[in-house]
Amino acid sequence: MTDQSYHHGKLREALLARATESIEEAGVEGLSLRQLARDLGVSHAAPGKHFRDKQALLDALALDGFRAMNARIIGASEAAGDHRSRFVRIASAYVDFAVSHPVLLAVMHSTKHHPDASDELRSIGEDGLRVARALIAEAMDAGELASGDCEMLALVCFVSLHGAAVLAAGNLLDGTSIDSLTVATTDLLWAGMIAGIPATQEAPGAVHEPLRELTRRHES
Amino acid sequence: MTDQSYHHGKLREALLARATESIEEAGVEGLSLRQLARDLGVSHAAPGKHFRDKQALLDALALDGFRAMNARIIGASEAAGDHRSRFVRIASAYVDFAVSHPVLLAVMHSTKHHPDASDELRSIGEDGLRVARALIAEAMDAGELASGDCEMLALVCFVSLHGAAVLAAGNLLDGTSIDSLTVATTDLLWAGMIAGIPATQEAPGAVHEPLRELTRRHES
DNA sequence: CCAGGATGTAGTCATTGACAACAATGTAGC
DNA sequence: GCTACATTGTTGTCAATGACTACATCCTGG
Repeated sequence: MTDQSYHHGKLREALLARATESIEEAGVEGLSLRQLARDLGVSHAAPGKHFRDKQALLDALALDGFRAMNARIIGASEAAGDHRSRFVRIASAYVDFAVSHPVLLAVMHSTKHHPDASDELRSIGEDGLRVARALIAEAMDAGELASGDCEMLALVCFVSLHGAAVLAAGNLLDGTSIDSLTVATTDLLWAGMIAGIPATQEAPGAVHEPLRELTRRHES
Repeated sequence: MTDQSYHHGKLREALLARATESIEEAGVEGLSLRQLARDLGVSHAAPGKHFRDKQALLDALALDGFRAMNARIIGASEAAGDHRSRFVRIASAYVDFAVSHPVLLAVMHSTKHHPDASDELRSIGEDGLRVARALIAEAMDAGELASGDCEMLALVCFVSLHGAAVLAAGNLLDGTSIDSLTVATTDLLWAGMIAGIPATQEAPGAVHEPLRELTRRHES
């Protein structure tokens, strides 16, 4: 190999790979461009040639993360089986990814929420939602689910599974196995969609207080 | 006022209050102990007397955040109304808090997930779950909901609402109002709990592949 | 063969978190 | 009153970091 030549050759890929390892080991806070460079045996400024700044690297990590996650979700959605089992399988794929790469998942979300995230990032972050919508629409057409606002139902499912994934990633479920939580969640959601939503009475409306107690609390 | 005396007097409270503002303005990354000190007109090392390091300050922020959030959730759970509307109100309280303090919420969770989080932090982070469980058990006893694993159902509801809160905080719901999502989520969950879960068939089991494509992807 | 872009290097700067030594303040016990 | 002492804040310092600039090396195409 000519790996010791002046040019690393695949520095960008190596940086991403090493960064992926690093964040899961030491968290995002522990990620240092200079340390990354040292790990790979290049100068401290070399990463700058591939990523304008640290955020740019995180953006790239997030993008890769979404690609990998979406691939699994889409793969799960295309597996054989009835609607319900495919639904569960999609959920498992999502949760599984979250558990395997908790820190990456956090980076993915915080990056997507960043005000100046790329359009690609914003879009790819919602593929999961699209998959859920397609499956629900299909099951609804087949008469398996009560008719309803397909778009909104998909969003609710996505949101719920997202919550399960995040909490699973955080290892926040003492005593409850992640798999059984996933099953319980999909079961409850599916049961709700079979039954349909009785009355769409308007919400009492969140109070939307200015909520100053958070800062005022420190005065007494 | 003797505010210009040698001792600030309430530096700890002032630091927390200013930090609370700062993170919502500039994110956690933008939080600097030295900048905080400058904002408050104290020396750069003064914060160190109250918080051993930056993480200690974040821990305190998270603790305060949970306290404020739990107070609202508990308040909502104690409001008058039938079980269902109280359920919706609890959800609204949670989501409302998330929308008002998105960055703080992220800090709260990442801090709680930190391996050496205090016991108090871990415990207080699950008060929301306790409230949900109490309400569901009550409604179930009243015969309003189908009987089932009360503990697990509460967890599922908590997880789902958490997901809604997180995504709402991230402003991730283009086109969908947060309030309507909250209503739709609580509706679906409630409908599912009324109907009950038909068959508790075992999950197909997540595949749990070693998932190396995330790093291998960079080789082709 | 050489012109120029891509990639990596060396050097530098301000900022940051953390620490240590010291000073001012308040307080408890005598 | 007065002195020991813990608390709280200050100044000084250090290594590490992200970001920038100028420069070196390599590769490719004309």
